[in-house]
Amino acid sequence: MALEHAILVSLLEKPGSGYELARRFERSIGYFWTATHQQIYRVLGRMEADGRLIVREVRQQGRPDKKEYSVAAPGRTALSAWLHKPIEPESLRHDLAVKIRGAAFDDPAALIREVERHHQEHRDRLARYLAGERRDFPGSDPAAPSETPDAGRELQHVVLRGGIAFERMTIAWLDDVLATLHRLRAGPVP
Amino acid sequence: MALEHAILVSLLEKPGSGYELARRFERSIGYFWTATHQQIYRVLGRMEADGRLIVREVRQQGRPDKKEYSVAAPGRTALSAWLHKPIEPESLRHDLAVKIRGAAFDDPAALIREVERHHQEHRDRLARYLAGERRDFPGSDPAAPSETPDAGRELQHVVLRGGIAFERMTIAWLDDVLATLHRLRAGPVP
DNA sequence: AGGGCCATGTAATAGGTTACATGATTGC
DNA sequence: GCAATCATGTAACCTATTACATGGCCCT
Repeated sequence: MALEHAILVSLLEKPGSGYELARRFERSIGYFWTATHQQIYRVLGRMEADGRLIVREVRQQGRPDKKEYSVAAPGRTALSAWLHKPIEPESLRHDLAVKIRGAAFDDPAALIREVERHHQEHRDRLARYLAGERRDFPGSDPAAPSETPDAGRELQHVVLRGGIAFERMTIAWLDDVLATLHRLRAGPVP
Repeated sequence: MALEHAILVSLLEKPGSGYELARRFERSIGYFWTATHQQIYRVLGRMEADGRLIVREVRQQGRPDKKEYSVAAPGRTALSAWLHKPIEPESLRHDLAVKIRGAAFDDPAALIREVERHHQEHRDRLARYLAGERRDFPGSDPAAPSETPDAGRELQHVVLRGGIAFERMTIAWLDDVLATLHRLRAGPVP
């Protein structure tokens, strides 16, 4: 169960409310983990009951009050223990690939629109990630981040580069898929 | 719920038992969907009760008897309906990325071994996929599969190419991660 | 007046993992 | 004799999704 750990990491980077966490899971954390607010609130409640988090009621003006969570000592210990325990390399779960193989038993051409939609969505994500990189990591290309090597920043950046690499790979693959679908439509006609 | 659809696709490609499906999910289907035998048996039972599959008891010699499942008309209809319904582009769930960001609050160098293990596993997977490609799709590189354009084969191949692209991308990213971790270890020493 | 954002949650259901359980055959 | 492969399943638990629910503020 890595949601718990993802929350610990995010709250260590910066304390925040359930709502704020949900937003982070839509943005920065979104390129390696997703979670909805319902799930986040439930897990936050449990983690607080377990003593891994502490809550602070924050009164706000012009906005609803919020509960700001931060990591307690047992939470840090739990994260550390998890970090030192090996995990299994994960496998993909890709619905679209199931559809592509399923198209052999239906009309492959009918899938073109769907694949184009996914293609567009991944291009959008890539654009967002690249914009985020320019914003948060400007001028770190020259391979010499000799200034102040901040471990947290470096690690955030390498994870972001992973998200970018994933989107680029996916876009290239979807190009391949589209070419294949078009070939199948054009091929059996002669 | 794509497991149901993945099972339909796999059984349309070739009827088989729960055990055989579990093996396929470890191999060919494994590069886009995973499932354990427990889950598969449960879903097969439900799908048969719903009339989407038909079972045939097959008596065997030297082996336990098996139940061979194949797709019934309602199953094909259900698959077709799903294929025509848009699905949301998926997001990653990558535990290792959570660990990498978490390492900022622990010892980044301690993660090197773990990342190396994942690196090795992905190289193994890539080797298996490439071997499968050479075995099942020989001589299809020359960009001219003009022979008999079998939609099923073409689609299986493009999905396999996706698995290969994913592993290659992951390996390259893990190289980047390892370089970053080493840099962080070497950097803050002077 | 209506839509969007901030902010929190509950309830029902579906999906997935882990552990337990059995038993025959084949090959070393 | 022991491990691996073939073959099937149950039970308990944990995780995730979907739908429902509320309510104030800000902007157009």
